[in-house]
Amino acid sequence: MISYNPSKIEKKWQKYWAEKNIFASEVDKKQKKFYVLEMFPYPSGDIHMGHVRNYTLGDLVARYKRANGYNVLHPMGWDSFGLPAENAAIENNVDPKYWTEKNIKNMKNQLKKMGLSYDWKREISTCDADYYKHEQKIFIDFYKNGLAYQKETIVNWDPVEETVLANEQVIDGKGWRSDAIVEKKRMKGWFLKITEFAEDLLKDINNLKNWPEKVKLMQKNWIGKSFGAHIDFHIKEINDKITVFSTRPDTLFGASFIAISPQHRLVEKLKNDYPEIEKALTKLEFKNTNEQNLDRIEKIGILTPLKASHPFEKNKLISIFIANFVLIDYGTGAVFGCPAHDQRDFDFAKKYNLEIIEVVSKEKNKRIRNNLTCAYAEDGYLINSGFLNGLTVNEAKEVSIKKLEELNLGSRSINYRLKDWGVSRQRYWGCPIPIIYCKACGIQTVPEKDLPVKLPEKVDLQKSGNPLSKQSDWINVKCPKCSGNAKRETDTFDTFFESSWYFARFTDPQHNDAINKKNADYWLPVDQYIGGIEHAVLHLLYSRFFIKAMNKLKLINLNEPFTSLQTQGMICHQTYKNSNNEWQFPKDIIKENDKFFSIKDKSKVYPGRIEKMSKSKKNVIDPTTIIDKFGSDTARFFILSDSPPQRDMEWTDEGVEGASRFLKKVWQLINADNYVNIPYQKIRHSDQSDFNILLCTYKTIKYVTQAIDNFHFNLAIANIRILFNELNMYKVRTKNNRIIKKYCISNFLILLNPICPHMCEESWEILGNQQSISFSPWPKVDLEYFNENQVILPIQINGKRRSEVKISKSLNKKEIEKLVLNHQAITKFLVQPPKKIIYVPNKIINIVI
RNA sequence: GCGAGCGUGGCGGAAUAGGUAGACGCACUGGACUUAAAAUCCAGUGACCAUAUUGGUCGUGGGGGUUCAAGUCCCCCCGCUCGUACCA
Repeated sequence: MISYNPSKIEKKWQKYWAEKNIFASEVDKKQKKFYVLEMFPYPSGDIHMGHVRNYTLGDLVARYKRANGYNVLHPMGWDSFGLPAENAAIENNVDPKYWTEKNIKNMKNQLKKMGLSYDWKREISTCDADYYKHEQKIFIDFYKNGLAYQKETIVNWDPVEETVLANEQVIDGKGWRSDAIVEKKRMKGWFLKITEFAEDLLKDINNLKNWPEKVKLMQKNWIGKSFGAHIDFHIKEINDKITVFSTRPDTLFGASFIAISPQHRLVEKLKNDYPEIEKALTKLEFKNTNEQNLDRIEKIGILTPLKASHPFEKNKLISIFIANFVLIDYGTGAVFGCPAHDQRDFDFAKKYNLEIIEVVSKEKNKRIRNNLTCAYAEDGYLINSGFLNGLTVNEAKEVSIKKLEELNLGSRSINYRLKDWGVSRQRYWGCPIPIIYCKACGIQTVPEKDLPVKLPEKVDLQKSGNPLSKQSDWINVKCPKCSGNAKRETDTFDTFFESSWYFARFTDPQHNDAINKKNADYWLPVDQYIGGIEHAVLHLLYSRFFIKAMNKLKLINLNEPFTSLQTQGMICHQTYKNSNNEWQFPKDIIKENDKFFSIKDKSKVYPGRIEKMSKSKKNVIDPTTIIDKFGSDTARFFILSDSPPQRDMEWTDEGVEGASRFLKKVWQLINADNYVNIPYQKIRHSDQSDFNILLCTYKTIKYVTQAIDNFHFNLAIANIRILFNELNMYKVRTKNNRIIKKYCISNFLILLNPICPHMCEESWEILGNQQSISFSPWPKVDLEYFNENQVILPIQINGKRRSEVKISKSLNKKEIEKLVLNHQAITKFLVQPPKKIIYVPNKIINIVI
């Protein structure tokens, strides 16, 4: 028998699929479509295990849906703009374009070795001008329709990357890539009006039935809708006002101070008028930026000499503080403090010795307790609040808002935490923003005929700051309107811009416009999207926004891009350290008698925690090495077999070897007999053994189908293994036995094919089939086999299983009771007559004594 | 702090709608083959007791409850993981 040689058969079938274009797909309105997409990678150089998991999941779905008669779209491309290319350029003095293209070539080869069923003719790379010219056009459309605008704001500045970050890219006060503490800086930049869709983005989350609850919740929290009121506090001395946003207008009578953010508009004025404030403020801002990552910074306020009038009590004046805990980004950058009913305000009041007025009481008409030890934030009835007294919190909210509106001192309002998306980046390796600044004509968009605005080549990246701003030959252009001297915008887009619409471009990547509506209408939305949870808000929210915006501009006819979303868990591996506490690569370690040693110098190595694979901890396994050694089918099988996709999984040598062992055994099963001249035919069983193997086959078809539909691929594999074990034990004595065995093996292969396609193609051929297994329809169950007339009935005494009995389904309750009560293992328990007998037909019987 | 999720053998994990807990695999143990090892094959494998069975007790983080019956439902508690963080 020829031994299983994965590298040979995998090359053979990869070549076959490519040459025959098996996985190319075209619009075909007669066929039902299925669009499966995995998040496309950044071409960093090599694929890692996370990619292997992601793309194996997608490939399984694609092949499964194909077998189920769908016209499947399964494309792949490259998210190829981004900072690593620039960093590599600086470090190794290579052109980012060259570096990126080389990486793409390499990673594409690696992906091809995995045997993924992509339609490679649809491949796109976002750094190609052919791709980003459409993006520039989309931006211009956004701009012309008021969905993109320029403004000066306080931005998140990453001092290491020397660029602006979106709020979403700031994690724990640090840059999401650089880990540097983010600074606040005033800058001009381009923004997309995502807030215009805040309500739609929030509301439509409810339609995303097949998204993980967790992701939906994260998006809801990110959008952060809250109901309340804008309230004006007038400052007579300077004839100005402070507008605050509050969700608790009912507690207005308990207001004892106003706090504004250090970045608030009024602060500039105060700084000029009162030097001592400016002085105090430098200290405050120091705290604000540098210690933000410490647990909770101390709440500090600077008392200003100004006083504001209370909207309901004309004679009451309220102190105004500049406080470090008030966020300029949220609401109006100003709040009123009600210490009795907000813990933060309470702490602040205690510190600065401010009045604490209780205005909500738990019980109706209850008097004040006076000695609050903490704020009371729960429901209750209003007290000490003039016209609001006696009302519930909710009633008081309504009444106070109405009153504010009457007095023209405020209004009902809804606030969102979501801010407009700042897309300007001071980087070279990104899509140029198609804008021209003319002294005479102002901001001009680049005319469509001049698109794309291509990135200049041979740029010096060694200098710090924005590289494009130093390219004078590129910057200087003629104004499209007056033909006078003008300058290009030197910022490039945030790279999330590219990934916000690539899935739509895949539907016709060569089309002259960004979107071929005819194709998009057929293929979109993406039926199954698969990727990492880390994109729960960033990429997934931006993409939803893009689709809604493009829909509004009639560029696309779609409301939500992704019907079903699955997020995969991380891949973990044991960590190792040597005696110098240095991380060690698993590939450099050998295990002897449960102890670990370095392969190089035999020194002792100590195993550490099982952690998420990361380059820094060196606990990585190179997929290419695994594929070269065991074959892609083994890697695919193992990565699916151990854990459900959503959960983290541990990569172990033993696991891979177990997978490899299984495939070798399948190979032996296929090659142990010659089935070429046996018909692939469904025939009836003639004895119990035939019946059992057919029943097992049909059960497996049923369970594997269910498991794949529910994204429980580990269960699919468990069931496939059960069928395999049965097939291995099935004895062939007659010609009919062999026909049955071939039939069952064939179905087994079709079930295994989405997981291990190369081995299944080869086996399929060995069985004597002329056509690729990729064209074999998913098998169907024969329900007749599920109508067994006998069933094993467990017998319980007082809920405890004591025995079981084989019964015929045709027996009635009386007959079964009689049978069970006379069962020899049961009679000994029946010292007294049973009190009660519960019989669940064909499932269980419980005797209560 | 808030929000979400999870907790089942030595390990990864199964268990439709409350109905035989531990499927499938990994690891381990014993046996066969071998001069030997590896590989492979066969058998066993939740814990404890036992007259060693085809017997029994316990057992799904802990405690209580509902039910004929609870991993699954309800209440309280503990632990872990993830997300988020002054959101007014």
